[in-house]
Amino acid sequence: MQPLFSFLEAVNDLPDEAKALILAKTRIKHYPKGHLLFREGQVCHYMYFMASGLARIFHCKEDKEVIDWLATAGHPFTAIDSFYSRQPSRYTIEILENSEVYAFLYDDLEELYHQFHAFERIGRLITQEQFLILQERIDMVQFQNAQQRYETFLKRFPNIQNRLQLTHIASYLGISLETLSRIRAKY
Amino acid sequence: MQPLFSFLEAVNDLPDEAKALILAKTRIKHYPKGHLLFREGQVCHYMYFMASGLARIFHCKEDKEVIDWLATAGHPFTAIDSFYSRQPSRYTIEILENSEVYAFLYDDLEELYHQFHAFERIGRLITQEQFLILQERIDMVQFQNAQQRYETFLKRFPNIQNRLQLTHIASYLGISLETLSRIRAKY
DNA sequence: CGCCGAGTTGAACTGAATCAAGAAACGTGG
DNA sequence: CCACGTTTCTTGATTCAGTTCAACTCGGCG
Repeated sequence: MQPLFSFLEAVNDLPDEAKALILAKTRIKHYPKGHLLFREGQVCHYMYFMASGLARIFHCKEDKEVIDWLATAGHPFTAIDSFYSRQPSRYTIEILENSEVYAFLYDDLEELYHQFHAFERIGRLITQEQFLILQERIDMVQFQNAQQRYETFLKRFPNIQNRLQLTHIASYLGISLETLSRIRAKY
Repeated sequence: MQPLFSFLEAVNDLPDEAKALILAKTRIKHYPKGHLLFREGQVCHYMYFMASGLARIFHCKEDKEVIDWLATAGHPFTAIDSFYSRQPSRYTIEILENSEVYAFLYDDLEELYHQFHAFERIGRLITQEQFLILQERIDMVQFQNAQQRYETFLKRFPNIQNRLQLTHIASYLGISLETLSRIRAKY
C-alpha cells in the first residue's frame, strides 16, 4: 500500500481515519500479462491504481485499436468515460505485464469523497493534473510531427520503450507503425 | 449572479453560507470587444465565469495564434496552466464580444474550497467534466479530418458560427483558413 | 526446420498545408 | 453617401508529411 499512500500524500495530507478507511476498502489483485481488466460496452465500477506493472487503455476506431492512455506504476487509471458517468464505456483495459493492481469500488470511493473533505480535495487536484496532461497531449497530437511525438514520448516514459511493442507505441502516438519504424531507423 | 449559481447547483447543492461567501467574493466586470483580459507570461490570479458574451483563450506557436478554448456564456474559464500552478502562463485571453464577466481571486477560491466541502466537490466534478471535454477534443484532433472537425464544431457550438471569424474557427479546429473556406464552400 | 508475429523497407497515393492572387465586406474620413 | 484602404474570405496551383499497400527480413518457438 506504500505506493498508493505516497501518491496521495504527495498531493495533500490525509487524516489517519481516512487512511484506515482506504486500507479497508482496497482490493489488491495480481493480473497476468494479457489479462483484460475491463471490456468496452460495460460500466466500469472500479478506480484502479497500478502498484506495479503496466496496462493500456484503448478503444476501437473503425476496426483499429487506438491507445488513449498508458497506466504505469504509481498512477491511478480507469475507464474514465464510464466510471463517473455510470454509462457504458468505449474503452478496454489490457494488462501488458504481470501487474499488481489496487481496485476501489465506485461506492467506496464516493464514501471516501463524502466522508473526508481532504480526500475530495485530493480527487480535485489529481483531476486537475490529469487535465493538464491531456492538454499537453492535445498539443502533441495537433502540432508535433511524427518525430517530435516520438521524442516527447521518450521523455514522458523514459523506461518504457522496450516494454511496449512498436504497434502500441505507434497507436499511442497516433502515427502508423511504418512511420514509427522509419523514425527509429535514424536513431 | 443567476447564471453562476445555476451552473454550480446543476453540479451539486450548495449551503446558503457558501452562496453568501461566493456572492461576497464575486467581482463583476464588463469588458468591451477586443479587450485583453489576460496576457501570456504573467501569473493568472483569477478564475473567470462568463455571464454573457464570448472570449477566446489562445497561445502563440511559432508566430501563429492557436485557440485552445472558447469561453461561452454560462461557463468558467481561466489560464488553466497558470491559475492552479501559480506559474507564468502561455495563454492570452481576449474578449471577442462585449461581455459580462465574474472574477474570483485565487485566494478567495481557495478559501471557498477550504471552507466548504460541497464547493470542493463541485470543483472536482467540474474539472472531471472538462477532462472529458478535452478527451473528446483529442479524439477530434487525432482522428477527424477537416470536414468532420467542422461538423463537430457546429454541433458543439450551434449558435456561434456567425459570431466568430473564420480565422478563429480554423485556429480552434487546428486546420488552415483556406481548408475551412473550401469546406464551407460545399455547404 | 519451417511457421508466425514483429519489425523493416520501398513505392505510390492523398489530405491538407503553403504560396499566391484576386474578390468581397467593412469602416473611416472626406 | 461614396471613395479608398484594410481586413476577411475565396479560389487555384503546388508541395509535402505521412498513410497505405506490399514485399521482405529477422528472431523465437513448436
